[in-house]
Amino acid sequence: MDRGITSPPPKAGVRQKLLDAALSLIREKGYSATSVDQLCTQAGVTKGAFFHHFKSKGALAVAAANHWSEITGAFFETAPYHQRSDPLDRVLGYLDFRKAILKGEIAGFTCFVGTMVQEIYGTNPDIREACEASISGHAAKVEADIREAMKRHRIRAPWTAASLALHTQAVLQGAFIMAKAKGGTSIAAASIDHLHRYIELLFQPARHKRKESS
Amino acid sequence: MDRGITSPPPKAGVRQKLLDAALSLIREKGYSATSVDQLCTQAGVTKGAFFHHFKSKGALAVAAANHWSEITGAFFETAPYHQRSDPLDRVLGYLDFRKAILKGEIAGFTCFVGTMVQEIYGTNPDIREACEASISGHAAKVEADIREAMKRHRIRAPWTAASLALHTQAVLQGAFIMAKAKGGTSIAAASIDHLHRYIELLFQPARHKRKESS
DNA sequence: GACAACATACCGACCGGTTGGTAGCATTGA
DNA sequence: TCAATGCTACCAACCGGTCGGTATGTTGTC
Repeated sequence: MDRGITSPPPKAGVRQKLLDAALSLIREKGYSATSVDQLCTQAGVTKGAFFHHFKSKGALAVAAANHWSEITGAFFETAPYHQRSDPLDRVLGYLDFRKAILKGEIAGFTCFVGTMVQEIYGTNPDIREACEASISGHAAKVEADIREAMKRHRIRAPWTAASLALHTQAVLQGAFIMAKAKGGTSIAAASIDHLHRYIELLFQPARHKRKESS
Repeated sequence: MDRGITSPPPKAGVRQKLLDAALSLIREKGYSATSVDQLCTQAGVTKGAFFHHFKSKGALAVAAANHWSEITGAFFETAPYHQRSDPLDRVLGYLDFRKAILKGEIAGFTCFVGTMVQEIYGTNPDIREACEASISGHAAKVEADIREAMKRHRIRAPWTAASLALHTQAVLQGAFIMAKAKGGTSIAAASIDHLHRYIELLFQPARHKRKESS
């Protein structure tokens, strides 16, 4: 029994494969339109295995939302903008990074939990909560840099670091919808540019105090 | 035959009732999760009548997207902000109005086409196109005021009126997602505030030239 | 031989869509 | 004038197929 902890990955991970299948399929077609059979086929797993690991389709969705938090957390942690010393540069670098990511298939850069929460917010509280936690968790990391930037640049403002961080997420989610509607990324990129410009404007007076370059 | 044209609406409109049912149900539960039977029940119509008026569920969705354009067009046209003489005031008034609308049930203020396009962008090109047309059509009205405001206030900028108009729609769509995820409207309202502040900042230098009041 | 980790076969409910049919009205020709 | 005809609008019953989920069997490991 104790050894189970030290030797848990006996195979390539059926659970993991279902989680990955959920991410890709639900990002492509949405939650309701994705069937359990499709998830099993994509994962190369039988239905019996599915319900052995997850007690329902909704339980997989909750697990997938948490899985998404871990994946994106690790992904953004390795991004280059984290190494900048000025926290404002990190925030702006974060936006540049998010803009640079808008490449290839739409389902390749859109937000899994943002897509899912639209469909299930009124019918599946557990999934909604997991999506909310994922978005808020990611926003909290942006918020930390914003808060530090406000302190560093001595910004006193009618807005809070928390609300600005959540605003960045709202803009990104909205940009994804525009990309889906337009069938292209150019409008989404332009929207991120606007957000970038907004944050520059918010911090502009303080910036001019510190550096004389425009 | 000619009389047929002058007397086509003989009843209370089965088609209209199905359109309305589509708007409310799909905004609540999404496109895939809404069944044809549910649409018929809500509209008080039989399934045979459904497929008499619409050749498929998708065809209803396309018609509903166009219906949505008409409804929202008429709704915003009667809004008070249109009477302001300064086009910039109209743009900012538009945002105030959109913020003021965030009341009651979530499905009561969210965007029908924005919700739907997320689910079907990859699987149903016709619906996607109708959604895109609806969003772009609405954005075009905002764009007209922005363009006029740029001219009036002699703004020369690296951004275009079109991109800013689409950005407003992106922020609104994102705000709706945040409302759905959080289960409340406060973050959505804060996001609209940020957008409001952004546009004020963009037009600030010109404003100060024209009026001395802050 | 106990137990986890699957696989297979299957369930009733529900899916989007089709069917044959009819009620009611407009058009037509004798 | 009015039966014959044709057409739209609509209905209830039903279609094959798919849905999420379950019951039971098999297999490998301790």
